[in-house]
Amino acid sequence: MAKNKLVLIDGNSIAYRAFFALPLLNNDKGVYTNAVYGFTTMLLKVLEEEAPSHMLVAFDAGKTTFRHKTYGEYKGGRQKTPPELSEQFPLIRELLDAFDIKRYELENYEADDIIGTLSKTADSKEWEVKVITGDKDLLQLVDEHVKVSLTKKGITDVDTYDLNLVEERYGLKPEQIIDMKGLMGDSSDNIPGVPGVGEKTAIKLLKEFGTVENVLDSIDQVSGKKLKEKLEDHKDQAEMSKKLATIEVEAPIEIELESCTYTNEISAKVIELFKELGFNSLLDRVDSEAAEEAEAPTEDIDYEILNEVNDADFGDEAAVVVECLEENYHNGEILGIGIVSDKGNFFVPTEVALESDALKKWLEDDSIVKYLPDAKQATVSLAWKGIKLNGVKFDALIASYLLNPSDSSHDIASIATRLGVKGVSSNEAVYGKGAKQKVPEQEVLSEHIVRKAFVLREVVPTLKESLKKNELEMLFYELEMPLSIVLGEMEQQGVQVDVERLEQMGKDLNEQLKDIESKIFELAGTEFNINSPKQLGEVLFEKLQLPVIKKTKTGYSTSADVLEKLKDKHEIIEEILYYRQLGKLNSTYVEGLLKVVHRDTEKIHTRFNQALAQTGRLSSIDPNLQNIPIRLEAGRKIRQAFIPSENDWVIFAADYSQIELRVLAHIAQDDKMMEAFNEEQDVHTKTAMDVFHVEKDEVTADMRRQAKAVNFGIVYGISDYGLSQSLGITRKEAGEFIERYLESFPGVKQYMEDIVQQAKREGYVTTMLNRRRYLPEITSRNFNLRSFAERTAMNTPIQGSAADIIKKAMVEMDKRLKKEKLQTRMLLQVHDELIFEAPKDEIKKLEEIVPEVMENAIQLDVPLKVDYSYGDTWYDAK
DNA sequence: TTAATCACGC
DNA sequence: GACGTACGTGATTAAC
Repeated sequence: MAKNKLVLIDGNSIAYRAFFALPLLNNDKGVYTNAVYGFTTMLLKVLEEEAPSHMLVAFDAGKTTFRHKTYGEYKGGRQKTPPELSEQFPLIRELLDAFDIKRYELENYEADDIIGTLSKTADSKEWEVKVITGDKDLLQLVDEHVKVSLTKKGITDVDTYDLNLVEERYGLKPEQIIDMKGLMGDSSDNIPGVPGVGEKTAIKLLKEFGTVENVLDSIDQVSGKKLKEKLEDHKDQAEMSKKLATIEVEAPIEIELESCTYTNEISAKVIELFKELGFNSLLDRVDSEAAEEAEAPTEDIDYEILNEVNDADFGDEAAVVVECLEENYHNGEILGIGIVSDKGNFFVPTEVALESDALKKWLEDDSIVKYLPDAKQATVSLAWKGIKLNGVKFDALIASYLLNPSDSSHDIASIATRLGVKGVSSNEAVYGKGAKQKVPEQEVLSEHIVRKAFVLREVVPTLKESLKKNELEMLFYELEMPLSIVLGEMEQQGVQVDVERLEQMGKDLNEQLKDIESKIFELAGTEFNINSPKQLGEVLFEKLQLPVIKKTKTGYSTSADVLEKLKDKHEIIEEILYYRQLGKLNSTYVEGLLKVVHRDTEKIHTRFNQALAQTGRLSSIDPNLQNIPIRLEAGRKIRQAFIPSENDWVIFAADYSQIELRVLAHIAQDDKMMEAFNEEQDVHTKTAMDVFHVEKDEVTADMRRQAKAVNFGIVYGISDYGLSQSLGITRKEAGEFIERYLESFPGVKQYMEDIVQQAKREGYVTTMLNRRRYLPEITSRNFNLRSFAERTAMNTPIQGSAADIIKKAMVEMDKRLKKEKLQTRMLLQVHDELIFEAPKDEIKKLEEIVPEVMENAIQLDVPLKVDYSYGDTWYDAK
């Protein structure tokens, strides 16, 4: 018979380790599971590597043990177990029961003692024993048959100590570990030891004398006067400390080793529990069948490939997938359409779909309810083919995003995985990624598309229910869904670009760049690649010996703020800054934009990502039209290339003035700030007056600049460090500045405190329209993570509500333009501004309705103010 | 391919 | 007192 192998796990120690090593995650039911998760990964690893025949997990029982009788202060001063961890212990017990692993705790004894007793018993029977713990004390148990695995960092990274390793690391025998503890103590258990004796001294003494008792008997032989005194003074304490550190190996355990058998069979209970806890990634590790299912759906799906569609009888409620070849649906070809309804599962090849009047009619029929995995993508893809998709009642992408914006992906496969629904592979698995990306053979492709629709139809009810539970229905149905249609129209409309003008700018820039380049080479006395921070750093800080202001991970920092500080040290700096400025304009804006201009129409069609930014803002890609230069004149000129798409039209731009600060005034109900806006004062000047305690005419330009920076900081949730950087002051000064600010606006201060408390209590914050952002890290013990979450808690309701407002305005504006039968088209949104193109004879009307709609999108207790302007190009609309 | 650095907007 | 400090997109370089 094979030799018995016993694995003993220090349950409390590993649970603690796991809890602190992993971020405080919770599953979809809001239950914290990080410790359980970490514990489980450790357990799975141990089971796999050790394949034990016997197993037991020991826990500490209750608060006091026999050690407290010896020493009342034992484990004193220890932080209370965080409730987020305590609540996970029952789950860990449940987990062990599911695995059918014996667990044990004993009144008056610690887990250490249970493990010690059992390991000695097993040792005497010549079983092989492995102890898993994070507690070094247990090293005292090591001997010929007993090995101890100590967690290093994380939970699954361990060092396994045998006799040799203990000797190597400490130069001691395992049984001397307790002597070491006796001398040096253990602050985590509040064991005193001998003051002034640390690990080094303790080991030195033990190498010479062997045990605590021998050391104390031979104090006169110890070298060092101070050390002698200390040993003499703390004799009793040293002996007691040793006693405390000694693990009891004869605890009155009522459990037979033989009953701790482990069969290494994963039961259905385990799989059930994993599902319940949301451990989807662990599921396929324990369940090979599940793994296969997850990788490649094994359950067959029946579907019909339609080679013609004469009467589109797909029912009046269907999941529809319009698969697109390219990620950029503006120029991507449609790969096929999947339709799943109570009439069955269908795949319509593109060429059939585009030929079929019946299908077109069905897709355009507003009375047929359609669920989409990404409505904007499908709508725009079809629109390019002359089909106007109607009847979209549910967009899974947006639903998933609203339910938890921080989920990394909201495509249908990811949503399905999160909800534990099987039957669809990821796009990456089907299409590959990067250079290897390709369209698979027809059969694989059609099945994948149909599966997407099938799974979509399955998850819609769950998503709907979750939206309802989280009070997101209004936001979803009334705002985001209608907005997606508006955004799609804006994208497809596109913005006209004056290509010639852009090309001319490019030529000019290239010439200038050449000039500056040669100037820089001359000043540097060498030729190099100015665009390479590495080479530039070498030239500036080695060749030219300029002082190093800041370093990065890889070398010298050459960022603008560093160069700014070196400006008067060398002529070359100014040239480099100018080179950077022009280089950026040329590569990102001139060349970058020219690359994405639609060849036939000379228009640019961006895509707005509606399901990405954590605050609820939109983002814009391919190209990003939300970061076209404006601050510096040279860059601002890029806007001259953005023109109306019709003759005698203008670009009309309208932006909210100080929308975030107005939102803050409203949310915080801060009297002073509301007053500033109600009286239409300049808010930065007003801030300066309050913070510096001066009258209006005493506010200097610099005071206003500083006040503006603080307001900016409040709006973007930056730290005192961030503010110190932007104002060029110390962190301390910045901190005091913020403090003064908050004292000037007590309502704001109160809000900041309240919202952090609320976030801690609820686990999330919300915007005015109930958009949610979860902040699990707000209870982190890591200062950075926690601080960041706190600033996010303060900032997200402000920025997110501002995003709500402009989104609402966009939906209203679209309705209004249609209602008034105007030709004016909304083209872009840049966070707090809307850009239109309009016939000249509609300008008057727009001057009236644009501010009206935008200012009344949502009612606040302060007025919203909109400024507008128009001109022949975007540049001129200033 | 991927990571690091830099820079643009709000 | 540490820690590494608004977000998002995109270009370029350099190491893999």
